[in-house]
Amino acid sequence: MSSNLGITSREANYSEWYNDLVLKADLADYSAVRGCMVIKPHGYALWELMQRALDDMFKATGHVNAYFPLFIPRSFLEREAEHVEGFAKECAVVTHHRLKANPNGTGLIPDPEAKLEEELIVRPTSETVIWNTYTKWIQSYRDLPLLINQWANVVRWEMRTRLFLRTAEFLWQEGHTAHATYEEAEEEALTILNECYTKFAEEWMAVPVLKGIKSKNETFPGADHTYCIEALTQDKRVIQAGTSHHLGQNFAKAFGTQFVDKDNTLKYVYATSWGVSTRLIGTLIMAHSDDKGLVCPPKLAPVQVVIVPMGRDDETRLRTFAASDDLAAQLKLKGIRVKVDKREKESPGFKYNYWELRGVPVRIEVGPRDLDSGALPVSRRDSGEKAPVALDEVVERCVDLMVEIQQAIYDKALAFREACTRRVDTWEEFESAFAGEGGAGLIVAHWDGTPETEQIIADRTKATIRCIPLTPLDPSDEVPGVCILTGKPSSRRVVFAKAY
RNA sequence: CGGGGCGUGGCGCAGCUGGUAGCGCGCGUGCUUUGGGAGCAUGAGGUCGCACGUUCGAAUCGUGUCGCCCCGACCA
Repeated sequence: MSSNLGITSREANYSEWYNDLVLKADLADYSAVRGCMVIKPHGYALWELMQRALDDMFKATGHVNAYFPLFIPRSFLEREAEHVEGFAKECAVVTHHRLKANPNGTGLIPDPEAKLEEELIVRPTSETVIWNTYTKWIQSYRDLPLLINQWANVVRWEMRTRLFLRTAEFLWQEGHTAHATYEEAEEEALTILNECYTKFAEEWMAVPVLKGIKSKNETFPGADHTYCIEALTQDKRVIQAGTSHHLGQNFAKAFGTQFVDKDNTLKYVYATSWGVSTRLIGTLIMAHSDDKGLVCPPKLAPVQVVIVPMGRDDETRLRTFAASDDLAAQLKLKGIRVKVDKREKESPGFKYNYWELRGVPVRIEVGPRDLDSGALPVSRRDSGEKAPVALDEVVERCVDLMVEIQQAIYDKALAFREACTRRVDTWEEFESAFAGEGGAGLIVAHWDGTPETEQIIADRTKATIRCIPLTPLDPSDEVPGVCILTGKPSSRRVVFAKAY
């Protein structure tokens, strides 16, 4: 067969493997606009399943959805100093509201008469429009807490983009909450981190994540502090998979959001914001997939079981198709997303590869021989294992496999992360760990706590502090020591890695 | 923005010592096939990113320009 089948192996070129996979598994495609992608139906189905699970978690923790506008007046972004600093250099700006025919006869130009008084910024994140609105909504402690989420697209004009991991436009959810006290806001930020993001990553995506707090250098512009979940990729780098920010009173003060408390005094509210994006899809790919294509956790697989009926003549096909449809109907009753691939032109071998590339967790073959023998070959995408299962046990087996595979890929990812985690105590060892091109896994080391030291380390090794874990990876990590670079006192170890 | 690469049927590529395009995959049709990316036959489909220039003649040479991808700096 010709060589354009299949995808580049991870070993040959990890980056190419990733791009090949995204394109050939039909998850996304490049678009006419630099840095923007088209999310194809299979990729979007995955996103919809992610959205549904996350949305349920947000609702279960007391949040409601709303929608705020795409455009932000320039002056809004100017309100919060750090926020401007953080986002100004990557904003798309709308300057006109009308086009007209170019006087020279070629195409269209912005109509000079239709220039906006104040430019509109395509939201890179919505804190500012939302806080402008919240100021109107919040008068009394009785209006608090305000717990709102929105599903939206945002635009950040990144210099360099990658499918799903960093696109100029991306889809996400952003929660924005307002509280009467610091403690309540803190509890909210942690609830999202623990009850929503960590649970989603680990229980749905089957990706073990590090929960932690960001160093000052990595804190969200405008936040008091930032919590995060960080995931390891197969090339031993780390991806920030989600963030939950305690914004303190920064935005309330910038937008004048005050309320009258029970004691009849005027106070500024405390705020949080939190988000996860389509980057989660990239995270999921990098965590589990292999050289045959996508490996999707059953809970998020758009198709969980694919049935491939065989048959070289109409009579046989009638039989295998009927058996397949019957089996599919039974699986659907169990809530399993199932697809019967009845395409007649494609060979069974082609179909196996096709669905493996797209990450379907379980495949069942239905051929005349199997029907005669009363057992169907059932294959697992994650391990490649294939074993015959008695006809009347297939449905039950599939139900079990959904759970088994979900757990197996989580366990595998966790074992990999543990194998890639080590503690380093000397600068020489630290520097050599990060030497070279690739990732180096998680290096757990002491740091003197200053942004200056973190910056020097980053400049020398390209490694940054991914987080200060909320719970130590090992109890010994909380034993004081000395900074890997400066030798100054350190209260605890933090996690260094090269990041995506 | 710096470095590298690439723009030729839908996709991947060849042609580039100038003579107005060719291969594989895919696609249509027919027959034979279907248990790890089926075979044969037949057919459709491009004027070679764009502009200017050199020339009798440009995919091919020259100048310019636009775009995309990869690697860095920056970022979720």
